[in-house]
Amino acid sequence: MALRAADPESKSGGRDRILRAAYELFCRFGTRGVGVDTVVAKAKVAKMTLYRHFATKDDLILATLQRREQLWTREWLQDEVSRRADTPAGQMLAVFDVFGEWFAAAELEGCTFINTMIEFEATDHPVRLASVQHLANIRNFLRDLAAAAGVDDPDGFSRKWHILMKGSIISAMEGDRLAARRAQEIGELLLERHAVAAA
Amino acid sequence: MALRAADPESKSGGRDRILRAAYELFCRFGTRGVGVDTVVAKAKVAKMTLYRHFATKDDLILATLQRREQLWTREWLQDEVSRRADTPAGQMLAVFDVFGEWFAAAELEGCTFINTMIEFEATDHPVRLASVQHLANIRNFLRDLAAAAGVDDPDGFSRKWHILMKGSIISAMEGDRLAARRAQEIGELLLERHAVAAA
DNA sequence: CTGCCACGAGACAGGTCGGTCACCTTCATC
DNA sequence: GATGAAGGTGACCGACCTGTCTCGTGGCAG
Repeated sequence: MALRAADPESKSGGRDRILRAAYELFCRFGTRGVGVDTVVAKAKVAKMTLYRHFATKDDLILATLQRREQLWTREWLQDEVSRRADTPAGQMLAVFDVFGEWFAAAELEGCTFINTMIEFEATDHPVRLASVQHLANIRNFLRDLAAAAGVDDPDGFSRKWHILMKGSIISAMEGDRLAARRAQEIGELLLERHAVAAA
Repeated sequence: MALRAADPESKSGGRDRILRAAYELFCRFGTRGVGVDTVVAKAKVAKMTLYRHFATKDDLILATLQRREQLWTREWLQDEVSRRADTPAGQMLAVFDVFGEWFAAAELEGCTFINTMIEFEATDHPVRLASVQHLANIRNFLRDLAAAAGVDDPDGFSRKWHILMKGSIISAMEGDRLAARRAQEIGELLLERHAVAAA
């Protein structure tokens, strides 16, 4: 059997190029706004190569959502937050420092998980279910931070924090460049009220 | 000239039936998810009748957004809020009582203005600009309430309140039935901190 | 050299999209 | 009854969609 096929982590493999192209396009223009032809054109790949690696477009979308969690949730948000603060409460507040720099970017693509959830209105659609799960994974990260910060109800607290994050993202998409700072001020109030020791 | 054409407010006129059908379909399934054929089928109207009243589908979308502001923002949200509380601060908090009943509904269509803004990624698209404006109109309502409640910075306060509203709507779409109550608790904190007298 | 297979290029199928057109019925007015 | 406009009917257009299929080619294994 061919060596390249036996190596699923092949860097310049067709699957990876397709996934990278789809990720950029879907995050920026939405999944409904981008056709598979556009994806294969950007990936410089034959259409059949795409369908050899992904059964349907929905499968490709699910893969891009996983890539988004890897690149955005973990390697960007969580890593940046960990780098910027030591205490759990300080890391929760740092979320909005990171958001502040994100919102300052010229074109804000928004939260891919929210965007995709809204694009698929059927509540039992696999893509929508996956988007909801990826959002829940972000919330779990917040819940662990809240627990470490010593709040009474980490789950409830993380859900409130997530409301601030999602609301500020929508506001930033509307054009409010200060949305992150506003959400952070609310977060400070929340911590002040519920945490033993704020940052 | 014909009488019916001279009466733009004709109740059972074709334009109104089309607009009602488009409103229900677009709010529930999004604008990209519904074709004009589906609209004319639901309105029981000929396709040419639609294009005699609306130049393009985008024009129809703009009209449905205005209808949404009339029915949702004004006749539902603002009227319900006014009915439930007397003080400005109490009315701001009542927003989340109304949301709580809304979120309990079986199928939550979400905020049409947010959904439509996300559907049109081009920041200068007329439909996106209209969605952003309709969101700003909601915020202006909040700003007036905040000013009446005697907060220092009504504009900034209303933007924070709007973050809570939008974040709670997204959370409710994910399935959190208690999202309204969570946002309300945060709102109580905000009022406690910034308003002279809470409800 | 020969066979194999991943891949590229591109046509193709079947459907839906937004939007247009020609033709016909209905109905109020003169 | 004649006239004229509004609206219904259904065909139609070009563009785009997802997904399939064929054919050609290049590189690697035996």
